[in-house]
Amino acid sequence: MKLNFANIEQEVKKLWAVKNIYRVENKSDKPKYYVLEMFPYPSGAGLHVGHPLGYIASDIYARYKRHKGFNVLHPMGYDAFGLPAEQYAIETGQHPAVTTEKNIARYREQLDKIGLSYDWSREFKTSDPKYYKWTQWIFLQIFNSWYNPETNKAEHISTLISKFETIGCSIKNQKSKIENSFSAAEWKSFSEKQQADILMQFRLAYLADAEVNWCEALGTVLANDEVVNGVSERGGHPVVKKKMRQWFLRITEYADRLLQGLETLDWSEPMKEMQRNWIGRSEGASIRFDLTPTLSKGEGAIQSPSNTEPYGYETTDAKTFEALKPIARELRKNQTETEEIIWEAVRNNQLGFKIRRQHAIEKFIVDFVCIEKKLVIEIDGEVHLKQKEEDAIRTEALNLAGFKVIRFTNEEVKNNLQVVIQKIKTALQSEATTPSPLERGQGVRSNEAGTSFNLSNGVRSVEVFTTRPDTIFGCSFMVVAPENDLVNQITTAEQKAEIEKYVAYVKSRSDLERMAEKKITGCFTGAFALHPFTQKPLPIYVSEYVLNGYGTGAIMAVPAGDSRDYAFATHFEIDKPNIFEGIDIAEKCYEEKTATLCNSDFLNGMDYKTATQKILQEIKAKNIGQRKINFRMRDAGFSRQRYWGEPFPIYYENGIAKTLPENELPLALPHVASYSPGPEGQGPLANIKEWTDKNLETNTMPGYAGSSWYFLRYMSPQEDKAFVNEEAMKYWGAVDFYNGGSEHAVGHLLYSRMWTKVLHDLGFINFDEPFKKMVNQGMIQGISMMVRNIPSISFDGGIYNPDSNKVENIISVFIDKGFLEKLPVDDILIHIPIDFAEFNGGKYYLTKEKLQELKNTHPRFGNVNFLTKEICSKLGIEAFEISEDKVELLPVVEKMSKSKYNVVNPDDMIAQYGADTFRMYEMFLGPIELSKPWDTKGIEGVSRFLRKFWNLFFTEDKLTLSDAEPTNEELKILHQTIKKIDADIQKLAYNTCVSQFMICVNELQAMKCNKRSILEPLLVLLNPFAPFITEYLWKEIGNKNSVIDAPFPTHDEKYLVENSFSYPIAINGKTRINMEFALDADAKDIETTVLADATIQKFMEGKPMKKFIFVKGRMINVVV
RNA sequence: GCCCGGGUGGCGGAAUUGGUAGACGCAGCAGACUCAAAAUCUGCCGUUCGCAAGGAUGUGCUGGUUCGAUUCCAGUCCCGGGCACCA
Repeated sequence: MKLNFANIEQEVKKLWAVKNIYRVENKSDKPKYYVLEMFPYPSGAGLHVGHPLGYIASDIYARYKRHKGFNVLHPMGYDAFGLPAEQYAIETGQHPAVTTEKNIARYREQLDKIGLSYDWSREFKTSDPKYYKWTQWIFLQIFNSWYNPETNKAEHISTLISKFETIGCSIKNQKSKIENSFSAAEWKSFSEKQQADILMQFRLAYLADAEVNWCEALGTVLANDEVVNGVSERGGHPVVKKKMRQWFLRITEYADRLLQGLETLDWSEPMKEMQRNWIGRSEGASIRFDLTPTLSKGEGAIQSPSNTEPYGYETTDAKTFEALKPIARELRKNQTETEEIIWEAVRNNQLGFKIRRQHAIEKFIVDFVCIEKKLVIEIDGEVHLKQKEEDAIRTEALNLAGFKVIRFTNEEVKNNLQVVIQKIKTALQSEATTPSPLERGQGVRSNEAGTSFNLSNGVRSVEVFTTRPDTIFGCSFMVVAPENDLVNQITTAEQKAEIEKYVAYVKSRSDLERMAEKKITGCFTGAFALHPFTQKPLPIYVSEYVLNGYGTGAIMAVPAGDSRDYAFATHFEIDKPNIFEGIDIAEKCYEEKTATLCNSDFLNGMDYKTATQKILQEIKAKNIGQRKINFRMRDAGFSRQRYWGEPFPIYYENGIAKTLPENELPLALPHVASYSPGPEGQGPLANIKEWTDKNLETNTMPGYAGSSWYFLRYMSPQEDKAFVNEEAMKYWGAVDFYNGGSEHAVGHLLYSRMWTKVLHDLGFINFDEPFKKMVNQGMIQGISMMVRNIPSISFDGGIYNPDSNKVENIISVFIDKGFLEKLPVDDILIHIPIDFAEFNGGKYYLTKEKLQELKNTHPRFGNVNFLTKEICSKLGIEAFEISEDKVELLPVVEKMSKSKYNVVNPDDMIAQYGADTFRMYEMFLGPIELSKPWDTKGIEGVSRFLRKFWNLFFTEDKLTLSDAEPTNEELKILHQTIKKIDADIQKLAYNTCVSQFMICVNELQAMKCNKRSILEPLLVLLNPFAPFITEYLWKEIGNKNSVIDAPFPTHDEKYLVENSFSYPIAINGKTRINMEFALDADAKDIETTVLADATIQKFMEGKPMKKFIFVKGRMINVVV
């Protein structure tokens, strides 16, 4: 009978459906096993052949585990919120819910064809309100928690509040993010807003300012993906960094636990390594370097009376403040009409910054001030001369105190409030800021993090983080990150212009560009700091190689011990003091930790360890720093100014973020008329009146919100009382086997680990790592066909005519490589659809016929032609031999994507070859963890294999199985195969499994084996790979149950024993001949026999034998 | 730039982790069957010298360790992924 896979698939699918074979119960006598693969984002392009790679791999494992007697949970769902659906909505006006639904239906249809053993009754999508109700609910739990450093876990915020109510808050004892300690009594005296602001500094989900990609022209925030070369992908408009109020998850509190937790996980070492590097724990010290007196003017800092901390944000001294307080209060009650207008427009962080009114600064009470931005806003009354003079003095004094002053008249405010607010906004954005916790580097453990300074006295010192405090005597300069606020404050008048130029240059560059920059760039600020031990002045530079988000955003540069510092010092001709005994640093620096220190005062003669201990003691004693653990990881931004995501169950009341009651969840996404951004660049929700009337949060959650906990939902997808049913959670526990692309190695995995830990800390689940075993699949890449095109004769342009110096004729020209040198232009490579390429003699071509077809079917290529003699002459190039029939294409291996026209659809493969062949071929391509290009050509081999396998069961059109006793040879190949398949499935080496199946079937075919005792176990072995054909044959040969419930065969070594081995015999490592010896033969006898052999004698060329190497069962080597 | 992974025939890859490099498959070549084609089967198939027997050479590149290196070490080049708002 001929193998008809289409019929078989039909029939087997029916059988599966009738018996509901993949339905999994939440209880069983069998041990549980949870297999999960990263669920897909349902894109409009449908699945391509790369997606199923991981699904098939997991499916094989899930089926294998089931054969091995486990109750296997193997679910699938959709990560359905995301940017592409929204972009599509913007372009076409179709609601993302509609397109997503359509895409999901298509995905499901495609997935169903592959024969995956999913329990589809557990399917869900993250964009379903029934699902995101619980995403919102979990967010509320995170919002309502803080990280208690004493218990080292998350706790409900109420435990923090009761602490404040009973003992207050001491920054010495707490890992506090706030500037000042307060007593219990003070806490109780704070307003609701003040209390809320303080609690916000502790919540695991909190609001803070962060920079976003802002595109003024589009009036919207752009994802990194949408920014190309500094301009928006859509339209090519400029993109700048802009601060916005955003939600964050305080994942940094979990840094240590995320790091330690890795040790307990069965993940590949590179994966763990990537996470370790992302978390980036480093031990070192924070050290304060005082600035030279010329800058701080020696005025000294105001100290808080209770401790040695400076008053971070105090704007005047205590005495003056007390004196001015009643006046300020009075003034607030009696605001002028104009002041009232402004106040209404700026209060409650409306402009993204806290603005205070009638506030004491130095000896003045100013109308409005943004302390954070050091900006004073004054409203001028009637203008007369005396007033003008007074205002000038006031402005100067405020300027001296470090404040910028902007003034508006009553008329301006009344007549054109918009303009006034815009001016304030501009001023707020351009002015210096005090570092927010974010800018200071969230990973910083100590409350003394950040560059410290005092408002009324200017900057006092620069604080650095270093991992090598032992090298401090090698420090010859300092570097501050360009975006660090310190820059504005310490730069001298002479250097101001140059620094501004440099900072502007850096701002125009993306982070990636900055990081990838090889060239050394930087600029001197004019300021100097004092070396804390030698008192030598150290010049302070600004350079892009110092990142503001890491450590304190400032470093002590040690050229002798750090390559970037070394390169910088060389470039700017800065002194490079050598501090390593016996090491020459004339050519390059020394980054190892093994040298002895010299030229280092009290550290001389010490090694790394001793010196580090010593210097830490010294800086502690001098009170200029301390040991510190720093993390590279930052808190996770959790807001998106988008529509298609989970709405936050948050509303605002008097500027305080408040939670919606649980019974109002889910807060459903409302329908919107358009997907354009809100008036201030907020998400589209800001355009809905009913939404803003309720003061609901207008941001939505990011893509990873839903995927951070989805693995829990599969356990009890219908549960409506909780995010997961407790019993189900206890039964299934953590995922045993998780599979997904390595491109998710950090982001998704870290966030879901964090969520799991939070849920665990709060007592909702009884495990704190989500994925016990993690497997990364490589990508299936596409082969793209690139054609060379000349840009000066481009799609949108025309032919450049040197005579008229104009571009004429709209035409595009594809050329061959050979013409390149002859043409006075550069080419660019353009993708053309892969199905238009013709393969001939090892090369790919685009023929004239195919070009015509391309032009007809793809309007984008409508104007394309091959280079002709005519065009050459128009370009003023001498005509040369041109083939006007075809051009050579350049095959390039890259990501499969619609825009690259290189997508291969699994449906086509399955229609042509069948699902089993498709599954096996995907596995046959190579190890799953490696990326490899898809090439349909090889699929024939697997297809042939399955036909051969099928034919073992049939003679002519009849199923003919024999019940005869198997021969030893037959048993041997069967048991070899069982052994290999069992071992290789566990190793996930599926490609070698397929090879072994082929070897096995080739041998059985040669033996003409049709014995049930051989073929029946083979059906079970092959089932995980080819579920359709095996299920069908299993039934055909008379079994009642599904093959999936048959136990996995076990191999018996007795069929595999060999008693002799053909040894390769090498002379000096070069294999010359093979000789057969019994495996139990005596080594001495073998040696005698080998040496007596004529061929061996010939190759030994009469030289005496030095050594005889005999490895039993492997090889023999004669050394002469 | 930094972190992770990978470079083996024309192509995908294998090699029991230091022991016969190229299993298995694709493509190619030759043959059988056939009126013919498809399908199927058999043989050959890294490069190079040689009619052959056989020899030399060969796992990105340069060195090192070893009786022996695709495998271990040092350096270097190239490709892929990630770098915090694509998913």
